Amino acid sequence: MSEGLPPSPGSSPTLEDVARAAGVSRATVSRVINGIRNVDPAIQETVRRAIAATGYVPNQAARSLVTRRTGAIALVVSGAGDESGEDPFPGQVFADPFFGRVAGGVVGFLRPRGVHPILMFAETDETRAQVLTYLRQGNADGAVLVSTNADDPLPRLLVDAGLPAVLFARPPEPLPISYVDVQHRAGAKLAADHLVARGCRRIATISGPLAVLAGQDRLAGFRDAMAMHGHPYIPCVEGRFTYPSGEAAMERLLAEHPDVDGVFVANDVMAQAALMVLRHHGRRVPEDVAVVGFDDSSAALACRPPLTTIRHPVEDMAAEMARLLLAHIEEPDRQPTSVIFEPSLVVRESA
Amino acid sequence: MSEGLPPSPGSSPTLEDVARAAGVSRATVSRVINGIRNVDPAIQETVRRAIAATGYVPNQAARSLVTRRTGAIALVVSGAGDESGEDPFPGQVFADPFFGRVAGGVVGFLRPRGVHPILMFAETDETRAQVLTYLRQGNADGAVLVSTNADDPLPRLLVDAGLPAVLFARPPEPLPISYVDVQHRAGAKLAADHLVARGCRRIATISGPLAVLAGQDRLAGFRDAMAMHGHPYIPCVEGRFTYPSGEAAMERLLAEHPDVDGVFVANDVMAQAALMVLRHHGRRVPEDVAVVGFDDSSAALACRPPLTTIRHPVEDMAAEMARLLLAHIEEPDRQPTSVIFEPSLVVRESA
DNA sequence: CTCACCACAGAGAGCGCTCTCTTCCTCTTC
DNA sequence: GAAGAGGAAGAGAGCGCTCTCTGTGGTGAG
Repeated sequence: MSEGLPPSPGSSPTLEDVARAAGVSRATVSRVINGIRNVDPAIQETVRRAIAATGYVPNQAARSLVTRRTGAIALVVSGAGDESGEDPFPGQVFADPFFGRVAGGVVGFLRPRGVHPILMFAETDETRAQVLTYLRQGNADGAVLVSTNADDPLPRLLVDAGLPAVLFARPPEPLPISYVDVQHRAGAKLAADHLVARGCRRIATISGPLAVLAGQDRLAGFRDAMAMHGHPYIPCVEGRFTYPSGEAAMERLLAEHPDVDGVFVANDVMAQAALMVLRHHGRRVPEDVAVVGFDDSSAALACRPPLTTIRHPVEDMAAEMARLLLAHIEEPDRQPTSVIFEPSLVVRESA
Repeated sequence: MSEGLPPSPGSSPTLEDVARAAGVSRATVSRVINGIRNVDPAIQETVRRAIAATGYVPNQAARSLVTRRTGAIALVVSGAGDESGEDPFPGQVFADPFFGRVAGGVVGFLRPRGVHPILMFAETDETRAQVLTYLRQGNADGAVLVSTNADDPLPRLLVDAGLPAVLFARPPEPLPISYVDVQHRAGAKLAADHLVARGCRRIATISGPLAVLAGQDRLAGFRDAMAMHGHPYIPCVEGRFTYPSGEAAMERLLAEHPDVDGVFVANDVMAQAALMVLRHHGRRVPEDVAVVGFDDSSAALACRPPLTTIRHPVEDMAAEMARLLLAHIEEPDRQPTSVIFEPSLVVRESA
C-alpha cells in the first residue's frame, strides 16, 4: 500500500491503475471484468474490490478499438419528411404513434443487452450518405431501418456496403436482407370478414398510400376477401396514413357514396379522422356506418366510439427486428431471414 | 507503385494505407482530414486523391480514444413509464407528440454538426445508474434530459458526477445545471385573458399533474391571472397530460360545474379529449363552452374545431438545449445558463 | 555570406484496452 | 519419482488515430 497514490488526479483510473491497486496484471483485471473463467476466486475478489476502490469504469473507445464493436446500433427512419418538405426539423415522424411503438420495441429488446440505439433520419441523398459513413466509421455495429416510402434507396445501399441491417417491412425489390413484417393481406381479410359478418352491404375502404407496400397489400387483401364474399367492386379513396388525409378521404367517400354502411380504413390514425367526419355528418357509428381500422395503436382507444381494428404487433416486430440485427452482427455470414407476424381482429365498438 | 497492394484484404484501409498510397506520412494525412493548415495544396490534393482511391474512412473508436470525444450525446427520457408500470416496453412516451417535438428539435440542431443522439430511458434506479455508467464510459459526451416527473433524481446525479448535461424544464430543486424552459405562467395568463375577453364568465381549468412544475406553474399562472380579472375561485380538476386523463377530467368538470362556459386545459392532448367529451354532451364549442389548450402540438390541429392554444416553442427550446450542451462539452468550466422562452396565443376556433 | 526564422513534413509516443503467447506451478499418472 | 497435462497469471504486441516534437529547406535581414 506504499505506492497507493490516488490514480492520476483529474483523469479517470485505467485498467493499469486497478491492476496496480490489486497487485495483479492488467490482463487479469481485464479477465475479471469480462467474466472470463480461469481466474482464482480469491483474486477475482481482490480485483473487484480494487475496481470499487478506484471507481474504475472501462473506456469504451479503447475497447471498441480492439473488439471492433461499439454496443450501439443505428435506428434509422428513412424517407421521412418528404411529405412536408418545408419542415426545418426532422422527426415529425415521431408524431405518428407507429414510430413510437417501433422505438419502444427496439429499446425494450436492446436495453437488457446493453446495446443502445442511435437515432438517425435519412430523407435525402446527403443524409443517406451520412448514415452509411457513420456505420462505416464504426460508430454503430449495424442498423434497423424503418422506411416510409417504397422507393427508398437506403436498403440497397446498406446491402451493397455489406453492413448488417434489418428492415421493418419487406423491401419492394427483392434484396438479400433480413426483415420483419406483418401479413397485411390476412389482416385486411379479417376486416372484410368482420364487416360482412356484421351485415354491412355497401362497403368501401380508405387505403394507405399505394406507393407503400403496406398500403397496397392492405387494399389488395381487402378487395380479394370482399370478392370472395361476392363484392367484386369496392370503392376506395387513397389516404396517406395521416390524420388530415383520412379526413379528406372520408369526406370524399361520403360525397361519392352517401349510402356507405361499412368502411375499412388502412390505419387507425386515418380511422380516427374518419370517425370524426362521420359524426360531423350525423352518421352514427356503428349503427349507420361500421368502421374498422388497422394497427391497434393508441389512436384506436382515443376514438369515440373505441375503434374496432386489426392488431399489428409492432412492438414485438420491432423487438424481433433488433434480435435479428444482433444475430447478424454476431454472425456476419448468417443468411437473411424474414419473420412474418400474424395480425388479429380486435373488436371494440366501431364495428 | 510496385508495392501498391490493395490495402489488407477484408479489413478496411487505415491512415497508414492512405499515407503509403499518397507517399506521405500518417501525420500529413491526418492533417488533411482534420483540415489543419500548413499543408501544401499540391500535397493536400494528392492525399485527397489517395483517400478516394483507397476508400478510406476514419475509425471513430481510435479517434475517440485520443480526442476523448465521441460525437454522440445521450437523449434521456427520465421518469417515463412510471404511470403505466405494467408496460413491458419503454417509450410509450413517444406516443406523446411532445416528445417527438423535442427529439425533432434536438436532431435538427445536432445533425448539421455531426453529433448524434443516443436514445435512453431512465425510469428506475437501475436504469439511471446505467445512464451514468454509459456517460462515464465515454459512450456519449453529455446528456440532454427530459424529465416527466418532478422528483427525478437523475439531474442531481448528473451534476454530482460532473457530467455535461442540460435539462428541458427547470429542475424543482435549485441545481447548478443549465436548462431551457418556457414561461408557463405567462402562457396561462394569455389563456385567461383570452377567455375573459371572449366573455366567458364561468371558467374552469383542467391542470396538468401537480407533481410536475409545468403543471403547477400553468395552474398558478392561470389562477393568478383570473384573480386579476376578478375571479378569485377557479374550479380545477387535475389531469396527467394524457388523453384518458383529459377525458375523465372533463367529465368530472361537467358533472360538478354543468354551467361552465370556458375551460383552460393544460395541454393539447387533454384538450382534444375535453373537446370530444363536450361534443358528446351536446355542448357546442366555442358557442357553449370555449376551450383553450397549451402546447400548440399536432393534436391542436387534429381537434374539431381546431384548438385555440398557447404556443410552446418546443422545437426551438430543444435546439437551444442541444446548443447549450455542446457549449458545455466544448468548455467544461462554463457557468450553468438558463434560457426561458416566451409562449404566445394561437387563436383558432375553439375559443 | 551567415544566421535567425518560418513553413511545412515526418517520426514516434502514446490513448486504454483485448488477446495471444508464454511462463509458471500444481496435479495427475504410470 | 519423473514426465506430461492443464490451469492460472503475466508479458507484450498491437488496434488506428492524434499531436507534440524534431527535422529540413527556403527566405529575408544583417
